[in-house]
Amino acid sequence: MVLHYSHDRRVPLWVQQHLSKDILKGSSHRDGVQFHSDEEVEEQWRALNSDYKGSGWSKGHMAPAADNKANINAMTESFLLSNIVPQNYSNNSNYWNRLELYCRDVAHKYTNLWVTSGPAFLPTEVDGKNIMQYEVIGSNEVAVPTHLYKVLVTEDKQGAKAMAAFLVPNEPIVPDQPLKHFQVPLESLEKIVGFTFYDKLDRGSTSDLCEVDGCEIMTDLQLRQFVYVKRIKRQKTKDALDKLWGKVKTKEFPITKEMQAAYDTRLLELPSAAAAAEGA
DNA sequence: CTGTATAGC
DNA sequence: GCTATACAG
Repeated sequence: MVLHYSHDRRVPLWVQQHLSKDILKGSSHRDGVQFHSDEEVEEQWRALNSDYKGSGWSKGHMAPAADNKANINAMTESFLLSNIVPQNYSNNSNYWNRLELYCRDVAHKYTNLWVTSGPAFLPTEVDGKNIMQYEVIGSNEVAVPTHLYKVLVTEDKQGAKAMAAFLVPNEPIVPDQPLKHFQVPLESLEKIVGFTFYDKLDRGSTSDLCEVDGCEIMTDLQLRQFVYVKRIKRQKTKDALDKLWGKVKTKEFPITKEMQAAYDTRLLELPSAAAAAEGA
């Protein structure tokens, strides 16, 4: 992860990562890792946890935690507030989450993937005038971006490149809005953010990732099912597992193979209450 | 996966 | 402040 910090807004300007199948392997988990201020940033420009607390905005990773499971140092680094922007809670946990999952999917399909993520600030129209306005939170006045962007560059095993840029409003997104809806020309994004991406990339010979790949992110339903798999795997007691499984069955969606497998596996891993009592 | 809040030392 | 736990999209 490499980032450029925006000292005036107390958020990154851009955060760049290189992803591959190998990099995404690993078992370091975000549990126990906390968001923390970046002490490499001079104190006067540093964002603190207290700035976000009670602000109504969530802490949104630019380089996602789940891209940094290779080792605990990378995981911990991703929780630096210099990698974080104030993000709408629903946007963060749903649509943006699915975009990040899509990136990992792309990383598995290609030899290399480079992702650049960051906040964007767009003017709003007020009384016929375009006004640049954005909320700032906490005593350090951390800027709340109006939008978030991601630029993806892929490389296949022949060395062929493809690219796509996405600009997503920092607000709840209609669940099944296609990702292509948020695709923008790279030059348009550059005009907004004020710098260029991937100077050395030959854009003439780079294809549109969404034409090559389709840019199909998982559906809202698939995300919910995916989340339940994670939740099942995290249960600490058989009672809790059964309670959760009971809830899952009342949901209005089909139980996937992955959900069933996660439940079966976890059931065997966890000692029953009776066995625990016997052991004691 | 993405996050939040609270209790207790 | 830190850690563990519970909760929700």
